[in-house]
Amino acid sequence: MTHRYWLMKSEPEEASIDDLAAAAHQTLPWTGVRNYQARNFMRDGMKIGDGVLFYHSSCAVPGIAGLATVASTPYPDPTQFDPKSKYFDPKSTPENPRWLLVDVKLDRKTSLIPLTTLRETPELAQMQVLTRGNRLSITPVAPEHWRYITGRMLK
DNA sequence: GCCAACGTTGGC
DNA sequence: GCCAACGTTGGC
Repeated sequence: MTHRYWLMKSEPEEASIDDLAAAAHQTLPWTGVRNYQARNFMRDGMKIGDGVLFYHSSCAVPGIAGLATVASTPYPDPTQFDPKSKYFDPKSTPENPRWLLVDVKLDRKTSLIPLTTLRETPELAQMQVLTRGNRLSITPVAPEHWRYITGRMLK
C-alpha cells in the first residue's frame, strides 16, 4: 500500500512535539481544524500510516519539529460540541458533524528544521506550505519533498 | 503589534 | 451569484 505524506501545523503552546511525545500511546487527536480544505484532506485524503511532518507554527522559531503518522480514520472532532471549547461550533450537531479529525502518532522528535532553512532549500521551492500566502494548517507533501527532508535534512 | 493573504459571511 | 466587509492565519 502506498502512503501519502502531509505537513500539519500546530502551535506549540497548544500541542507541541513534546506534548505528543508525552501523550498516551504518543498519540493525540488533531483537534481544532476549522477550515474546509484542511478538513477535506483528513476526510478524503488521509489513510492510516501516512507520513506527517509535524510543524510548529506561531512561535519563536517555526519549522518542522518531528515525524509522525496518521493513526486513525477520520471521526468527528469532539471539541465542536463543547460550548466551553474555543472550537465550539453551534451550527454543528452530533447527527451531522461539520468537523472531523484524525489521530496522529509520534514517529520521532527531530532536530528542528526552521522555516528559514526550508525556504533556503532550492529542492523544496515548490512545497505547498512554502508557496506565497499559504495559510492552510494541513498541506499535502510531494513524495520527493518527503524523501529530501527525511533523507537529507534530518539526522 | 503589523499586515499580507486569503477564507467566510451576508446584504443585495 | 456577486462582492465588500470582516475575521483569521502566521511570519516577522
